[in-house]
Amino acid sequence: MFALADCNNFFVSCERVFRPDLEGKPVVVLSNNDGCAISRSNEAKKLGIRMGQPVFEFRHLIESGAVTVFSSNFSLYGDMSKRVQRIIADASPAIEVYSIDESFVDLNGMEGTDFDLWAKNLSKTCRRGTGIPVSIGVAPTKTLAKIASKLCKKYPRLQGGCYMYRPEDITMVLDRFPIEDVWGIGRKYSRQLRDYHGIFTAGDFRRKGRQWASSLMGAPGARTWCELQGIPSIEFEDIRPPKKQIMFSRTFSEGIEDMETLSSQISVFCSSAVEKLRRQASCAQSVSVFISFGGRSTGYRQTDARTALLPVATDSTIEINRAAMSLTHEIHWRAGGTCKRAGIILGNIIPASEVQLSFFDTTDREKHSRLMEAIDKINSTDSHVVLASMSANGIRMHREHLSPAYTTSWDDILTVYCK
DNA sequence: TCTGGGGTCCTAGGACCC
DNA sequence: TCTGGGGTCCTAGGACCC
Repeated sequence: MFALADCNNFFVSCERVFRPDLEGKPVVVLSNNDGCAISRSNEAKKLGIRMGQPVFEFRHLIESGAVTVFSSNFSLYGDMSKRVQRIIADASPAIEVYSIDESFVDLNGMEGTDFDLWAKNLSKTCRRGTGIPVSIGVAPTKTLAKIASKLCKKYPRLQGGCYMYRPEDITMVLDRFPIEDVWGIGRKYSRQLRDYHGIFTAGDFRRKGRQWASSLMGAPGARTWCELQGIPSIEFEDIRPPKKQIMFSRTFSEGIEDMETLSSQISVFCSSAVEKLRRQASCAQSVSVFISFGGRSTGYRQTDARTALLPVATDSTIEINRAAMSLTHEIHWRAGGTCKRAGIILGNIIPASEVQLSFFDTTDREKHSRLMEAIDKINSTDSHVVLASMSANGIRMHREHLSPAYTTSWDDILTVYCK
């Protein structure tokens, strides 16, 4: 058996923990730059606010006071997420943290447990320990566990826990479960399944053969089909494999017009991306920089990108930044263009222990790595050591509705502005 | 000169997830 | 005026090899 613990309306729930007066009211958390809705309370959903809906379309609701909005506060959400994870881990043989608001549990070794009670109790413990409502589904496969957890959200009488295992129960649930809500079936395929094959529910899909699913949707489709049959086909990964690609990008609320500001921004992105790289003890062999000009408002958007292969895989901010700076300058600034978004991607990532040194390498890698280690150490406390190319005047994000740093220090918030 | 049949690796693009 | 920011896997097709 597998469990999926899913935090309800996670970002909104985090904000509400510290604003209990907002319980039962329409609340929305906005994306960076306060651009669009990325988390909605049930009451906000009822008002018709959609996921990803641009703010200007429901500004009237904000101004009239019908909806309370928050700018996203990821240091708060990250911290709350860890607290929930710790509680789940304490009650479980093995946990896979799947995303900021979801964790899978492998229940192997807990045979004989009353899983329905286990799930309901764990949900209660999470709520009591963190204030976050959590829905916990238990079923024979990860995909079915996801469905079970969605049932908890729909039916409050399940008290946050749902154990779904009897074949006849599963059949009954799947026959009413919309195909587009199944994990692994996205917008494209669900439309195709509905319009061309008359498949509306998970049950309809399951009644087709495995071969059929495979020919329409390839290997992932076959996997989903098996999972719905109760045959586990998606790996449980309790240790997260290192990332194969690390990206850092931002949309600028006010476009950037000059190369100097842009390159210092990219330098900042670079340093954050490489910090992530070092944290997972990896080195990158390629660096890409991309720049988007124009925007929806100007009616066009064009993205230019350049990639450089590094002679030797590295985790040095200095080396990667140097490559990124020269890529940035290679990109032709579009005449009259305004840069709306930019980013950096580190690719061809390998473990730091597997770096092949080049005979012709002239960089003093030992020195670089000691320097990086020192910088990481200093930056883990409160002061910040940066490269000169990350000039002081950073670009501020629009975060008009930011909540206070309830659980984290102000430095985390300042970091977002300055780095 | 002409031709067969198999295999691997890489990349871009599309689908999905949160 | 105003629309986020990450990721993964799979497949098809091309380049190249013998």
